[in-house]
Amino acid sequence: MVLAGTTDRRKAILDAALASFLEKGVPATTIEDVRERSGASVGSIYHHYGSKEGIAAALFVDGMRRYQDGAVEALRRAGVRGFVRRHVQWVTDNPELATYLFTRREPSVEQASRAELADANRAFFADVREWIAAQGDVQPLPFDLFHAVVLGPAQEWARHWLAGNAETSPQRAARVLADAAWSAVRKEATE
Amino acid sequence: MVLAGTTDRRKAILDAALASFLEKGVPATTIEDVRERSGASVGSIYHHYGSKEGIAAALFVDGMRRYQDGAVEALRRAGVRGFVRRHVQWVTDNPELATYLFTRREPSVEQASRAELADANRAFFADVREWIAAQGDVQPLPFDLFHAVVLGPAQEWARHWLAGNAETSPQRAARVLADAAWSAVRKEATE
Amino acid sequence: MVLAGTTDRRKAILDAALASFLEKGVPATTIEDVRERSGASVGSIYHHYGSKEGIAAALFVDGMRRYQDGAVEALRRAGVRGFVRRHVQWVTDNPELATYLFTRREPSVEQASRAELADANRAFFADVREWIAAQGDVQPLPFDLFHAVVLGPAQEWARHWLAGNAETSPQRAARVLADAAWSAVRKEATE
Amino acid sequence: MVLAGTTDRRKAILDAALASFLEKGVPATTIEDVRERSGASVGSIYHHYGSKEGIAAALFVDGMRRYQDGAVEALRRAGVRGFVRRHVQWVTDNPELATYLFTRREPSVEQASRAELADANRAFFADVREWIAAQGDVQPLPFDLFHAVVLGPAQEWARHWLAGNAETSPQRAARVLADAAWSAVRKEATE
DNA sequence: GATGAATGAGCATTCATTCAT
DNA sequence: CATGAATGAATGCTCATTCAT
Repeated sequence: MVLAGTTDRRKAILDAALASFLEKGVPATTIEDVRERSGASVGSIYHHYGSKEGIAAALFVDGMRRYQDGAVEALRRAGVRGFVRRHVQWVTDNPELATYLFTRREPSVEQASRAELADANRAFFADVREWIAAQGDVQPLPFDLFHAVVLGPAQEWARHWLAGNAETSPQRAARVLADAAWSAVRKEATE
Repeated sequence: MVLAGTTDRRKAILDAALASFLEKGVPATTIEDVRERSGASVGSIYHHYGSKEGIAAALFVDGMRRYQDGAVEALRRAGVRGFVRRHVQWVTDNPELATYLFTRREPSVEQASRAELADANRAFFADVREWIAAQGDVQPLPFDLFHAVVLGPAQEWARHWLAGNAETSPQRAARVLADAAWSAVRKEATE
Repeated sequence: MVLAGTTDRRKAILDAALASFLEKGVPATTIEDVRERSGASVGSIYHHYGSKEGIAAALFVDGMRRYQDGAVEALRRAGVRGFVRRHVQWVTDNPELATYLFTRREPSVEQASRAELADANRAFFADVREWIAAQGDVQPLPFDLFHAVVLGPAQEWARHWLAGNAETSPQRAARVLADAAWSAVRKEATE
Repeated sequence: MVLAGTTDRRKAILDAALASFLEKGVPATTIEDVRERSGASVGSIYHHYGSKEGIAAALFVDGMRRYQDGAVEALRRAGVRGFVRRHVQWVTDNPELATYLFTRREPSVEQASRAELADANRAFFADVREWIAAQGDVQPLPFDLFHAVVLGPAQEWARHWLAGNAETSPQRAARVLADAAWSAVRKEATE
């Protein structure tokens, strides 16, 4: 299985990079750090990813795809509350990737990934907007506000949790955060 | 006023550093960048702040103090809704500092500021907890959840707004976000 | 003709290398440059020429042989003037190779080619010296001076022409340069 | 004498660079080579010259200025023959600089120096053209041919001499080369 | 307090070359 | 003969920091 060999090498590089990015940040991570952790040679790292930015971007793109995969589905299947619960679930299931994506996001990395994520993001936003419009019991909020009131609480709590500062269990948090989101967007909930 | 001269120089350095930190990030900002923008010499910068980290920390400490100043007061005076409105207000009034404090927070900078902010943070948290306990109509949520449901939406929206991606005016946003926060923590709103 | 395939491949590599050597210089040319231009794989290039130096030397040796081929003949047939005219002709007929041989000569390349060119050079020098000695109307100058006064003007002009800085046509230049060479070496021409 | 200190440091760097450029060529010379020979730190080298190219260009500009200084004067004072004799003299007096300027000229270095030498070159060319036009006994050759027949022999011989391949003494060479130049440009010498 | 030349460790990246297929 | 992934030594350059003036 030749592909597997390649994939393993590439994966090892991404794993090593993620660990180091979280430990010291992207700019402070050196190629030498990645080499040491991954076991790949410097040349091989460059062969596969072209640059340090290239690794950071590949990680970001891959992570965002994995996050978005299933998010819209959760929204369709279980509404706003399901969307929030799935967010909490994903974050607690993938703490490292979530930290990289949501709490250490570097403008330069985002910039480098923009082109490659453009299509996926467009589709994601469109799906969410479409879902909102199709509901009868959800306020027709603009996307920025919808996103803020629905995922803001979960994001903020996730930051605490990922930093080790949460007092609450993910289970209870998911319930409270889902409630908060739902009460913020359901039609009757606003005075 | 001799002090004023000094203060101006110090302020010029902080301003220059903030601009560059936002433009390229703290690690990518060089002392040379700060020197160029501030007009101060390299030696002078070191005389006043000791290191690049020192500048970043001074900026963070100063910013957090200015943010916390008035926050508890708003909570006491106008409750959860006032707290949220004040947050939106402060962010839109101080977009650069807010970006630095809330959307580009670097672990290393936070770390370097921790000691100096410890007292202020302790006091801030205690004030908030105490306020919650004193209310009759507010759910006794743990601090992490209270913070998440109250400020999460505002924080998330602020990120959009600071990045230039908000569709909504701060005025309307403040109203909706305050509503969301309030409906999430008031006693009757949760099942 | 199986050989032809091989020859074409080898020629493609030399052509690609020459183009790049002229564009960026030998040291700045990478094997990757040659690979891209020639269409040959890295491995194939190494198979045929062993190293970058190997390509540069092969090109130099081949070029010098092609230059010397016919030079002595021109001298014998048409004397000093014919020798100079033939030089100008060859340079304007083979501008790229001439640039590589005469205006971008790298000591390291010359060094690497020395052994292989030793015989040819020895023969060339001997032929010229012998020709001089056999003439009655040519000053018996030492080789260095003979070479300098005969080919110096043509070489210098060729440099201008190859660099695109000549104002004069090759035809007129050939005439004037041949005159200059002849008046410098003929017996009566010196006071 | 503060200036002297700076000048010495700068001069040491140029001297070290020239030695290494001649020994291994500009591209093969490393900053480490220059550091080792000059005694300056890497940072200091960059402080003064900005880049390796910067050193090479400074050397080229400085050298050309020193060469051109006095050349036109020699032409005016002692005509074509004096011009040639002065060339030979300068080359044998400054063998290293002459090698760098005349036999190892790198296109990239020339390019980098072009702007700074533009004025000096313009003036030099204009002076020579003007001198030619003012003479009664000199053929009105275009600049490229004049340059080629006058300096070509001397240049070519200088290459031999600088490479250690000359059989002739500079004194005798100067005489023969000056004769060659003069017989090539004086009015009666051409048919 | 202010200045800016000097330092040198450290880093991203390149590239000639090898070799298993 | 051809291929191209892998290697890792080598290099140009940056930049935080120091310190003599």
